[in-house]
Amino acid sequence: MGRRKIPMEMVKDGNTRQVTFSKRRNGVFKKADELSTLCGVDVAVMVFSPGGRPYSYGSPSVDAVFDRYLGPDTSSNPRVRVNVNANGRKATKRVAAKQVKLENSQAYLTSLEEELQAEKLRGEVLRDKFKETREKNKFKDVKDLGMDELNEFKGKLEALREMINGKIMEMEASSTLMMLSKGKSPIEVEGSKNKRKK
Amino acid sequence: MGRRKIPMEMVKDGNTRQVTFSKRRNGVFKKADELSTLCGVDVAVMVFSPGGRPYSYGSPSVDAVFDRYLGPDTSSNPRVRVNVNANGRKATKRVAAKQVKLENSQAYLTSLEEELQAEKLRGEVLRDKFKETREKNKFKDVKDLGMDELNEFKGKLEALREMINGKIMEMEASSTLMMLSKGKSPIEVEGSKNKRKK
DNA sequence: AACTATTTATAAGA
DNA sequence: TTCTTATAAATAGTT
Repeated sequence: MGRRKIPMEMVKDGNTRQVTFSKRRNGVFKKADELSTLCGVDVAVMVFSPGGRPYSYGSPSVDAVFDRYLGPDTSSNPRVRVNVNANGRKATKRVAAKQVKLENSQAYLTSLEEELQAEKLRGEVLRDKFKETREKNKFKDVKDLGMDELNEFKGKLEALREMINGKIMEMEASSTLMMLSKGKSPIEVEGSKNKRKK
Repeated sequence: MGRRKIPMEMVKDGNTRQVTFSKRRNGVFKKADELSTLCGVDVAVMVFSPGGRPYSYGSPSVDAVFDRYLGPDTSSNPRVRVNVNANGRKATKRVAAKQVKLENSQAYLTSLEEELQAEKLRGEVLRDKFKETREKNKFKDVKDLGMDELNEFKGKLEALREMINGKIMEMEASSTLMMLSKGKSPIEVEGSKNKRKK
């Protein structure tokens, strides 16, 4: 959101990156604060600068939110003494040892695990398919194709395009197009109808 | 940022508040993700919905970031814990090394959500990229390519093959190959040198 | 879940 | 770093 759109990739220039970091870090903190205020909820953000320096925002505090994130204290657990070194001053305080119990939402947890399982399975399947295909097809280097073969290939490319424009699983399509769009896009045929390579 | 400016105070209507929460939570996560990507830094966000359900975003993960935030485990000595106020000024605390059983904790549950969240976010990013690329490239139908253009295209295909054989992200590669291998594989050129379509 | 009128965030530039 | 400003994004109210 500025004078111009920037690609969503790491900012190359170190100086610019630092500036971007500072601005956006504040932006994220502000957004987090607004979320907390408007909705009356707990929020915590932790971030490290490119230089490795830690910054954070927390409402009511990073610790409080993280404690809640870890879950309720099972009380029987002893409290642990900690040394506090805040703003250079030393102090000690007691905090609950983070020993958490399984929450009531067993079903929810299970459903999540199942989703993840499915996701991972999908990944494995893809990987397997990958190997398999690679071994089986051992496709010829395009470089070696003759003219007629090239023509034949052309037909297959049509099919590919058909698939791309079709309703293939979105992930696959986008992954592919993303790949095709990287750097030297193999299909950046833009305007080729008019321009001649000569 | 909307039809009108809203006061920075808790949204009264419960339903509206829930909607605002959903929208802004995604906004914060997106901003955090962009910060991470653009600046190549670690970021973690934790937030609880008005209903008390935990949500989080982490790059590389909430746990990883919080571990870094806590600092190295000085073993016999207490761990370093960093506590920072809302403006980014740092203060540190030392906390006795506490080994949390993630498997049984709320944190584990949240980590699952986080993984899914990341998965979904990734999906969105891909979808966006997809749209973007589609609009930008508007690539010509292969069917319309002339012979010389086809030759030019051939060169680009070599690059594509280069990429496939190279070290592109596995997911992308496998997704692509899977797609290519589905039914009418557009590149199943096996033995094409010898066999003639006729 | 979508759709826009507006408000915000922010990339460049000074 | 801070301020300014042209633009890109986020989102409040609406359907």
